[in-house]
Amino acid sequence: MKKLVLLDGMAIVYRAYYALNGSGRVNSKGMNTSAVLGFTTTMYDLIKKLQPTHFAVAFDLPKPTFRHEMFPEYKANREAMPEAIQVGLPYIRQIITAFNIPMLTCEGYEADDVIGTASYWAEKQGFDEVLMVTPDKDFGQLVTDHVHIYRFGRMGKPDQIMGVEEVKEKFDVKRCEQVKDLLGLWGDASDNIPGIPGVGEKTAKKLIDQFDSIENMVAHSDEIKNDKIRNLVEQYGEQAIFSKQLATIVLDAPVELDEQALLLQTPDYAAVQALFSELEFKNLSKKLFTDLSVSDPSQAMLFANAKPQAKAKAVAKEEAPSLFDQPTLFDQPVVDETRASEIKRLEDFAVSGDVAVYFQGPRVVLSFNADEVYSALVGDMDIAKLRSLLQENKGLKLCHDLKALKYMLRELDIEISGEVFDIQLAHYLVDAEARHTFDSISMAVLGREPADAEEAAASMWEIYPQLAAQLSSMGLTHLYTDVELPLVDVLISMEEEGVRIDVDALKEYSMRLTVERDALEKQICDLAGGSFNISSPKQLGEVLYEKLKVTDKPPRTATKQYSTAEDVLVKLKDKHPIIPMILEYRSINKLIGTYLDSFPKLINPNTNRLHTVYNQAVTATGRLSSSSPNLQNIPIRTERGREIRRAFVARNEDYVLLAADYSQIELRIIASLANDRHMIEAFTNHYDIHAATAAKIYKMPIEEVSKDLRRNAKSVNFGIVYGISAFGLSEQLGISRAEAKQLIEEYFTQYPDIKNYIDTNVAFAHETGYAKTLLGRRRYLTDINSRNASARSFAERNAVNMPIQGTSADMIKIAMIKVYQEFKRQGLRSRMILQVHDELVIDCHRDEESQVRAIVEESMLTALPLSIPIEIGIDVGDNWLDAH
DNA sequence: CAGGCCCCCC
DNA sequence: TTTAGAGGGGGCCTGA
Repeated sequence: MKKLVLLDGMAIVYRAYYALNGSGRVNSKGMNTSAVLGFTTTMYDLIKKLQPTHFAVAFDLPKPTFRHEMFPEYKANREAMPEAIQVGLPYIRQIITAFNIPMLTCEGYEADDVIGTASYWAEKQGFDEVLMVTPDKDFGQLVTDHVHIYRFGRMGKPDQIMGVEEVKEKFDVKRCEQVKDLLGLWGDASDNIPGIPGVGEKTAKKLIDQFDSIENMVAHSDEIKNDKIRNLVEQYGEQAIFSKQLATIVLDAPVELDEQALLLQTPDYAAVQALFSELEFKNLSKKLFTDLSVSDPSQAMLFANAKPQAKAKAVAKEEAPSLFDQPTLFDQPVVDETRASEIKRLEDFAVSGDVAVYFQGPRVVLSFNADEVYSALVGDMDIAKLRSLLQENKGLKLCHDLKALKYMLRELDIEISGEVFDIQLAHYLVDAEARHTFDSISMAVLGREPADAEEAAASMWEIYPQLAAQLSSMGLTHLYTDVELPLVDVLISMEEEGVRIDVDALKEYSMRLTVERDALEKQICDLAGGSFNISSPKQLGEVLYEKLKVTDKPPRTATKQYSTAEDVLVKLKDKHPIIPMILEYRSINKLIGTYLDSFPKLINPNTNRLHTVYNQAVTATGRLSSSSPNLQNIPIRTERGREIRRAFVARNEDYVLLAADYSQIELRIIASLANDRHMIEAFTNHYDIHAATAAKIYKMPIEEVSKDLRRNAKSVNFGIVYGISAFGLSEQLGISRAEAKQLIEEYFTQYPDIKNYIDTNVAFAHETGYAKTLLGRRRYLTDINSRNASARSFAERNAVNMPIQGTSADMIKIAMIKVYQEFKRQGLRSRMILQVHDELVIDCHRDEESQVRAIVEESMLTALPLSIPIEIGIDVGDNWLDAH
């Protein structure tokens, strides 16, 4: 049995890249690895699934092909290659080589021709089956009894092997080719290969009955009766014939083909492993390893031709979990002999000096320097000794995720003291967008991952000096020492306090809304003519655009699915009565699912309160985030949603909720950073800033600004903060792009300092590769100099937005620390419980209201010095809704 | 369990 | 030819 699989290399790379790129995979060296990972996974899965005896990948050579010479535009299209693919190609070649898989290339020809030629050759060589793996259905013309197409399943459908029958059924190959022949529609339209414009498919199908081929038709064009079509054929006929030549797959390219060379061999596992390790393909590494270490040796045969010794090794290695013949990083024993002997009893260590702490579940690892490690389960430890080491000992403590560590130590009644260095927080400042698990940080800083907790604790001694040096050289020590580190205790306090929820009110409201929702659901399904899951975008899309055909141009999402997003549906609101109902259903269902029904379940039975988790190392800009539950996205915009805030109540009748929020903080920050005299003037005079902006843009007295004009100005102000675009603004305001453009231009004329500030920020990012806040917090923008225009624009918008959003985040963090410390100093019973980016909520004792007001006001106003007056609004109420 | 989509907040 | 196109988050659902 001889079975050959032929991979269309570039097509698979592209397909894999686009499938994965949404995940934006970037390794610790900043390389976008989606193309390499996608390709490798695909190739690997194919080998596993198809179990071929022979295998080859076809690639184009960088040299020009005959098609390039015929048609320069073709070449240009081939050259417009995403950066991740360009960067990835050398790696892809190395991986293919490491797998011992031959690459087929042919000077002057493309991969398609190579595959065509190879498949034609293979059939003659008596191969039982040849599978051409390609997304391109043009290969239909090559399918024979033994040559088949392997197509990846789309939209959740399984992969498919297409033989003659399937190809005929799907593509009507002969017919299809003839129609295309006449249309001259070769290749993708994106390739800009011209055909005969104006000849539709129907016309072409009629013509095909009259002529057999395009050459025949062009030669006998005078036989075409319709004047218009005859003229078109005469005008564009040659061009279409030319296009056909461009797209015809060559079956006799001078490719060197040797049956022996195509035989699939055992990969060079060490080389594969080294590459995976370099690229940080951890899951793929594990997968390969799992596939080869199963207990059944017959299943360990990844490759049909794998040599017997590989099989034997796979079995022999069952205990030592590695499939690789040569020892690698991952093959190191968990704790080697020398290390084990160095692990002493905790009693053997002094209670003073520096110590690195690493928690892993119930296990605590202490490292006194890179060589001296102590490790034990918490239950087995001398807690008094641990306490003296971490609490009484004032030496330096290294850790990863201080907040989590403090929570764990609290269980043991230990309070960590002395200087503390949190590797996670430090790394967050050094590279906000990276992942901050210990393993990722270790990989980023040291280029390796710890094999176990012991090694992790020991390696902190190597990571610490590097991160500390980076903080210092990047000017981030102040942010680290005076902002992020002290914030840890503040967050712990807020999380621990939690917030009281009026569960009965939530349940009652939930019941009311559920009745409304169920009624809507019934109406919607009646209108749709059958029940379906309205919450499933997929099912909803089918109902709206296929069954009800509410529009003849169904909107699509980025992944070509039907879009049922809110803004899309709002535009289609009048097309069908079902649409407003769906919008209503969605909003009610969201309230029920995300808030009303989930909060009661999350209330801690011990405290009877709801405790969120604040994450300090997630956002790219420096903001906090909140989860389980997210208390930073409680509804406020709509009447119905806002009601939920009524259920957030003060601790008891002696307390009230006090909410303090910054007014227009981001605009104030941009005005201050830009030092824009007009905006400073508006803020100083306490004008309504959006009305003042409208007055500027539309050149009228501020008293005459209408609601609509104010709304427009408000949108522009927001747009400035986000990194404005004419399209975004036109969508937001429902005006034309030209009008939006005009508006923006006028804005920049009126606020030249803002324009200048934006330009300066973008230029700074281009030059340095990052954006920074007033306090120096950075965000690296890898795409800022990208050749890809949309990636670059994205980075440029970030260069504008991050300093504003990030400065605001720095500001409120400092305010939080001040509030917390002052509450503590004055021994108040009031507690800060929530932060929502520009708002702080305090569970405030009624007797302390005036002190609390003073502290909060002072803290928020003096957090950061701006060249603009800052304003805050403070309100109190029995619940969060009334506190606004 | 990841990814797609959606929607809530600032 | 037909997408997305203002920043930052999190949660729910689906389907592999």
